[in-house]
This record gives sequence, C-alpha cells and structure tokens, in this order.
Amino acid sequence: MDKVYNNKDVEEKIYKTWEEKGYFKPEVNPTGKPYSIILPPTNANGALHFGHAMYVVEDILIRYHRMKGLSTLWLPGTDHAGIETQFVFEKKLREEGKSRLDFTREELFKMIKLYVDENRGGIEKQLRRLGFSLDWSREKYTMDKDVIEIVYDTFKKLFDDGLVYRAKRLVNYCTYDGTSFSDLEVIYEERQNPLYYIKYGPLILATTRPETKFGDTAVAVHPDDKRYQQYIGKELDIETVLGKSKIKVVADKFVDPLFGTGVVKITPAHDFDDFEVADRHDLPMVQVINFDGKMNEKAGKYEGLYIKQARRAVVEDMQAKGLVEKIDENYVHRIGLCYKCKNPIEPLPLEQWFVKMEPLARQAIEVVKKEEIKIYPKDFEKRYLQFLENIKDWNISRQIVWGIRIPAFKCEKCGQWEVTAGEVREKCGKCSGKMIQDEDTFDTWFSSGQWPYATLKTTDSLKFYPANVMETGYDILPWWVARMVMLGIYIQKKQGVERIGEQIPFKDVVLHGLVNDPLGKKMSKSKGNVINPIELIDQYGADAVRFALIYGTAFGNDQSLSYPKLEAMRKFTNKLWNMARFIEMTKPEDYIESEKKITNENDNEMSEKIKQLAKEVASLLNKYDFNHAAQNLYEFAWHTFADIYIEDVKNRIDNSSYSVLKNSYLVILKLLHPFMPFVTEEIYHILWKEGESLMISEWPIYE
RNA sequence: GGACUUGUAGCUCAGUGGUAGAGCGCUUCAUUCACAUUGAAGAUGUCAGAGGUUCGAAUCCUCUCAAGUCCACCA
Repeated sequence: MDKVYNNKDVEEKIYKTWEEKGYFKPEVNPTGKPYSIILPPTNANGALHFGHAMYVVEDILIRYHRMKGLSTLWLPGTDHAGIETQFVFEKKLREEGKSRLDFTREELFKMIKLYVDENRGGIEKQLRRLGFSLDWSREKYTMDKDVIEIVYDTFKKLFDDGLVYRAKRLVNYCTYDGTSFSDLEVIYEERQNPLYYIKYGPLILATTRPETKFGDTAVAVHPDDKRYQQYIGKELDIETVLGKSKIKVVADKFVDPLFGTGVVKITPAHDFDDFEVADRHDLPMVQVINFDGKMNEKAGKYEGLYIKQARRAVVEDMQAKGLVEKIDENYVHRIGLCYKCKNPIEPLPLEQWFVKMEPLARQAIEVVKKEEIKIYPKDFEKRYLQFLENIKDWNISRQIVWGIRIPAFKCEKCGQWEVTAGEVREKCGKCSGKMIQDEDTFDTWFSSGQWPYATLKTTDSLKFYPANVMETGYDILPWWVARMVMLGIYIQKKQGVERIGEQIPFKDVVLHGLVNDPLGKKMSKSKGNVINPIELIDQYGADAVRFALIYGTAFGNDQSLSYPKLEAMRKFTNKLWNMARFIEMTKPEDYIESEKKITNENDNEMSEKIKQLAKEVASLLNKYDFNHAAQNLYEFAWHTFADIYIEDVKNRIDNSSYSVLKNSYLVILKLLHPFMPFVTEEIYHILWKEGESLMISEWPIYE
C-alpha cells in the first residue's frame, strides 16, 4: 500500500465497477424488503451545485439500507425546469441578437429541446463523482412520453372532478418576460415611490398608481370610519383628467382608516386586494393595461403609453387641473418583482387553469397530523402546515412554450372547452366548430409534483411506492413537497387505492439545510461566490467532501463551507488508510483467519466497544441524525481505535489480538462505508477480498 | 404583519436541566517506529443581553438586541 491514500486513482475505478456489476440496482438484493428514495429531479440543463452535494444524506440512507439487505432503489431523474430553462435560452437568443418573437411556437420548442439535449448528461457525470449509488437504469425525465401521459391523465381527472377550473383571475404578470408567475415566484423589495393624494369629488385618496384610475370601479372606506359615513353607498360625481365621471363608494373592512386619508380607490383588474373587494361588492372589472405593458383604449388619450409614461402624464394633467392635493415623495413600500428580470410584476386579469386546492390540502394536512408522513427535523412541520392551511388555488398555466402543453381545447365557434388525456381534439363535440389547443404549458411543479408516482409507475417499480424517504432542501418544502403529497394522494385515490399508507407518496420527509459560502453568504451566480463541488472533490476527495458536509453541523441547519473542515476530513481519510496499512504490515506470518479466541483484556474490551458503536450508529441513522453518527465514527476510529487500541496492541500482536484488530477495523469500515464509500471500498479490496464489495456486504448487527 | 432558524473558545460549529466540548489555529514536548506527519500535554469562553422558573439553566419561560430565511402583503 502507498503511504498516502490517493483518491484520484481510486474513485473513478471503483464507481465504474459498482455500476458495471449492477450494485446500484435493487435487484442486487432480490429478496429484500423494498426501500426507496427518489432523488429530487435535477435541472436537465443544469450543473452541479452545493444543493446537490447535500443529497449525500440520501446516499448514506440508501447504502445503509442496502447493506442491511433491503432491496434498495434510489431513482435519479431530471426536470425540464420550464421557466428557468426558457429564460436561459432566451438570454442566449438575445445575445445572438434574436428574440423568441422571431420564431413560431413549434420552432422555439424545437430549439430549446435541442439546446437542452445538447447540454444534458453533465450533471449525471457529476453526481457519479460524488459516489451516489443511483440506479441509472431507471433514470426518468419530466418530458418522457410516459411521464407526460401521467400528467395529462391527472389533469383530466382533476378537471372531471371539478378540481380544475378556468377563471379570469389576476395573475402576477411580467410584461417583459411575457408570462405569469405563481405567488411563490414573485419577490418583494422595498422601493421609495411617490404617494399621490388625489381629489375624487369631495374625497381625497392616496395612491401610488394614478395611471390605473381609469380602471377604478369604486372607492372604498372602512365601514366604521366616522368621517365618511355619509358617502357609503352613494355615487359621487367626480372630475377626472378625462372629464366628468361617477363613482360608487363602498364600505369594506380591508381598508385601513389610518393609512393615507382612509379612502382607497378600487381597481379590480390591476390589484389583488381590489379584486377581492370587487368580488365581495359585485363591482365590475375594467382592464386598462394590456399584456404588453401599455395602456389600452379605456385610458383615452393615454392609450399606447407604457405604465411609467402614463403615470407621469396623468399626474401632470391632474396637477394642471388642480386634482392633486399633495405628493408624498418619501413613501416607502414593498412591490412585487419578477424573480427573473427584477421588473415590477403587474397584476393583470387572464384566463388561466386553476387547481382547487382546499380539498387536496385538507388531506395533505391530515396525513401529517396523523403521522402517516413524518417530517424531520420536526420544526419544519409548522411551515408545512402553515402553508397548507392558508393555501390559495393554484394557477398551473404558464405562458411559455418549454413545458408540457396543456391538453385543453377551445371551440372557436361556441367557446366550449374540452380537456383530454392528451388526445388532440379537432372538432367541437357540441357545434362541430374548429377546436384550438390552449397555448399555455403546465407549471413545472405540476409535473414534478407527480414525480414519485410517475417515476415508479413508468419504470415498472410500483412496489417501491410509497417511497420511504423524501429528502430535499427545506427551501422547497411548500413548492414541491407539499404538492407531491397532495397530488400523490389524489392520484392513488383515483387508482382505487384505499389505505392512506399506500396513497401517500412517501413516509418520511427529511430536510437538509443550505450550504453557504465560507463567509456565510448564500451562493449565487450573481454574487460570483459559487463554489463547484467537483473542484473540491478533485482537491480533497469525494469521501472528505461528503463527510465534511455531514460532520459538525446539526442536520437541517444551514452551514458555511469550511476549508479547514475539508482539510481535516481529507486527513481523516488518510488516517483510515494508514490504519489499514498498519494492519496489512503487522499481519503475523502464521495468522489464520479463523482464530477467534480472545485472551487479552484490552482485546475483549475493544470487541465490546465495537458492538456498542455499531448499535449507536444504527440508532442515530434511524433517527436521521447523520451528524452525530458521523461524529461518533470519527471520534471512535481515530481516538479510540487508532490512538489507544492500536498503540496498545502494537507491541503484543499475536493471532488472537490480530484477529480482534482486523475484525474491529472491518466493522468500522462497514459503518463508515455509507459516509465514505470510496476509501472504505478500496481498503476492503486490499485487506479482504479483491473481487467482492463492501457496499453489498452485510451491515454489522449485534443483538 | 405571521412564523422559523441562528447568536457557545481567534475561526467553523457540536452540545437542550447536573462541575463548559470538537476540528482548525495557538503553546510546549516527543516522534519519523502505519500515518505529505502523528502522538502526548496545555492555554483560551460573564455559552448575545436582561429578567423569571428551579436545589441547580448554555439548555425551560418572558422580554430586548443582532444576523438570516420562509410565508402573507396596505392603496
């Protein structure tokens, strides 16, 4: 053996052998009980980042259970990542001086598909570098035909059940990207904008958006506000920049009497709150801004102006007419921004497909409260429940081409909608008019929300449903995990599955924290502080990187990348290596493997301590306490086994003590294998059997 | 506005009712005898602050301060 463990020579060779021998497939343990984890699908077009490296905990669980003899499946997959990918592609187009508007829908889709196909596979290579024992033969993609069929089918069933409906709702629309975003995709930022105090007949109200006044269909006051009691229910004659007009006064509790003058203009087509007020008071909706971000004909002479231009013009004209009471230039408020381009989100009314969430959420709440699904660490349960208890209907339409096109068809003649499970409809069933397919695609989360069922069903692996563990970053708990629970249960119920325990998509939710840069700042491309895990693997070895991510940080907490820790873990792999080297070098010439009788007190103590360690590590892993399992192993291997025991046994090696030494070391290797698969496997080949593998050896269990 | 997380040795972090811990760094010694070293010994902390519960609090409760995150969003 070399004096130093050289990870570079070892890792690639070993991973290749594992894969070739089929050790990653559940069939390696043909009679074992099923145990499965679905890898959160990675962006098909993406590269590895530190979020992915944290999936090492899944590999630990998988390797642990595989060694325990379970038929273990860790299923990889990729996601088409609709908005994200189209955004990246459009950026590329812009750099080439082109725009998506230069192409038809079909052309654009083909181009993006080609672009993604060319860039695919990169991340799979990188996940291999981390040593992940994924069953690559079952890899799925959200755009696989059979996955799409399941998504279609679910959509149709939801529609038939009345859980999908079409409605004109305000959407978070980005007039620059030309698409709507979910609530979760809108980011909020504080901005300082002028607050205009405008005269509406006898009333004065404060607004930041005077240009939307042409869409006002009422003004509102608080029902208990003494100042305005005489106006409630009346219609006011008001003077506007477009001449005389009338407007109704309504009373609604949402108005804060302390803000501004306590009077609010109601613009249902361009404000989320106003939309709800309008709903309660049956007010008409007047859209004055178009999807291109310009004012429309309802804005009279301001038609064709962009929002900002219109605001300036309207204010100037109002000032000329004496309609502006005052302007508060120091007003600070939070406005919604597009998370992609950082431009203000415009609430606009658009016909969309919505999923009625309340009935689905109710079940998802119930399964967690009944502990059919458990969330680790438990603190995250509150976030999950908070999200589901306040859930709003889910807008699943996206105005992008890169995605699964919604299988809904509208009759040109009579306006009838028909939803199919993917089949094309050309003629209207009612009037024989021509049917046209909805241009929109599904929200990416609508397909990934069906991921556990879709992947297992289409790989003929349904015996692994529900998955034992869903492990992911806590940041996508509502976006993804909650939706998988809701859709998973729904799908299984529709399949006629009655037992809750078989409806849920997974049993345990395990959430890891985020990895920040060494200064504790979130890694992001825009900050330029992104660190590529592959570079660290090259430098420290995959085992050291894996161990460093687990060791010394409470599971679920964020951590900052630490170079000293990586270095310490690299030394640990080297220490392990040299323990093996010692054992190899000190083998008694007449040593017989079967010699087992323990005669020395210290040898006896060691074999007892090893049993305790094995129990402790198993118990910690069963609780998803990876950190303490790792700490125990590190502490024991280095300080109990090497510093004390090896030092002690060094000068008195005989057949009996050597047997204890070697067998104890084997247990340490086995317990460490899920954490550090490469170095442990390599040592096993050298000290034990070259043709066999530690990864499919038996996990040490002592009763 | 609602909630969550974090604040412990110079740095990165464990520790959740019983005399303050690890790694790195630092000091001293030993060693090149499995270990691009390793081992032994050592120094270092008003456990963010204040109050409370308790025989006893880093740990439980309340409040304050600071950093970060999620959700909802007031014209």
